[in-house]
Amino acid sequence: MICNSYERFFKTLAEPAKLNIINLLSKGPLNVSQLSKKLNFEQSRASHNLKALADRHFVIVERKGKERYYSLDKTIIIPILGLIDAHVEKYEKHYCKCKGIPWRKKE
Amino acid sequence: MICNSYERFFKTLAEPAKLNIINLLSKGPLNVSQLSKKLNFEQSRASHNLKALADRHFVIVERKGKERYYSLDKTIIIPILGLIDAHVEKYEKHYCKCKGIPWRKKE
DNA sequence: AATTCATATGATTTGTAATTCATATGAACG
DNA sequence: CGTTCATATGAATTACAAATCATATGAATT
Repeated sequence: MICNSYERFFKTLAEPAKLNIINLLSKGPLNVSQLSKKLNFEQSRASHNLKALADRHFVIVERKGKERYYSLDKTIIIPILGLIDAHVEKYEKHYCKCKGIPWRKKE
Repeated sequence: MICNSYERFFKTLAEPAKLNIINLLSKGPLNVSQLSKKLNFEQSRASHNLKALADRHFVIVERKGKERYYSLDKTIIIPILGLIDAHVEKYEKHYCKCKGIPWRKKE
């Protein structure tokens, strides 16, 4: 009945592994091995997660020889997280005091 | 490491049941029984889901006698879904042709 | 073309979260 | 104050998605 695009969209982001990948890629593109190493992820775990993110167009793949470099499509992620930041700050700032989210521009 | 506010936020929305509730409440406030009946939800299922939505401040509760009326906090949901609509339309319009999402303003 | 390196894929296992079932709370009303 | 109606809560079950493990693909290199 309801369009399941929303479900797919949210489900893809509702997980620490993928959020950590997004966080890491916000600093620059990486190939699968680099990313696996940095996050201590099994190779296939990284692959599966990256595929899911790519399917929803949250990340972009670029082949370079045997390697595949993944980079963040910031046009969707940044605005979304911005809205959430505002919402969370409005209601949860008293018990969620984490700072230094890299992609969040402090003004 | 990463702030888990995002995870909680997305996880709460990454489910058909809750998205259907949001869709329904976008048309106006309802109490638990009304909502259960409309969505063919077990009473406790509705309760549990509504509680989760209320915990994240996606819905607002108001008591009226024995009943509790839930309404949608549109200030966060509408902009978020707007961003997703744009993203989905950009990349998925060829295979997701659902129309008439009630809260989406067509211009 | 055989080998190695980088990544993807598929099936099974595992972990987690939603639903259900049973029960508790709590307001209204006789 | 006992009963009924509306909702909430907690524990057990169930369902589903992520991680793992084994294997496949595919490009570079000799």
